[in-house]
Amino acid sequence: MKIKPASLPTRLPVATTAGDFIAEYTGQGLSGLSFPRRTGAKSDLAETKVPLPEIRRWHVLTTKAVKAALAGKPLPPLPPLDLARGSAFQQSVWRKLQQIAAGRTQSYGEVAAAIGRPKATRAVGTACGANPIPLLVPCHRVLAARGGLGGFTAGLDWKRLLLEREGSLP
DNA sequence: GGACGTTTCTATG
DNA sequence: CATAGAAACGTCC
Repeated sequence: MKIKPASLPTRLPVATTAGDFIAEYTGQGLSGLSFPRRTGAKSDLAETKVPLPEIRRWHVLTTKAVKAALAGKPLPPLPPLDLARGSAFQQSVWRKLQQIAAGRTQSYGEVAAAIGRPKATRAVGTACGANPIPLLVPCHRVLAARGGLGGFTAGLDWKRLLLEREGSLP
């Protein structure tokens, strides 16, 4: 009987000084990344299956990228991202977010204009919230127009911390 | 229909 | 200038 591990995503911990992130992989690439429950928390991943070689290769890249992001540095090359579960609108937003360099920020309205939907600012906020790969798809670099932070699904403390490390916090 | 990780425009003082 | 109300967008409950 052949092993068929590809149907469900593979989950692997990413150990950092800030705690353990959880990376999630499909056959197409990195499909999700979740923050530690609290700053410094370790993962509760009991099952440590041996992942496919390809995924292990991706995970090395993910780990490096997460550490760079936490340090506020530009991201190294990423593994392929599997964003297929997002709508066309969401994917266009997420793609745009990746073009915001470390140390730069944009408002929800600017992102909306950049994807050709100037009036969809609020929908951009919703799309950011639905981002499956925060941190590496830098939704934390999207702020409210008038100096406000906006929101952050994983907690505003994270958003503040990341922006501070990138030198973007006024 | 209502609510959201918003923005922008229109009144009114 | 400050404040208030309303409209607009995409997604989920």
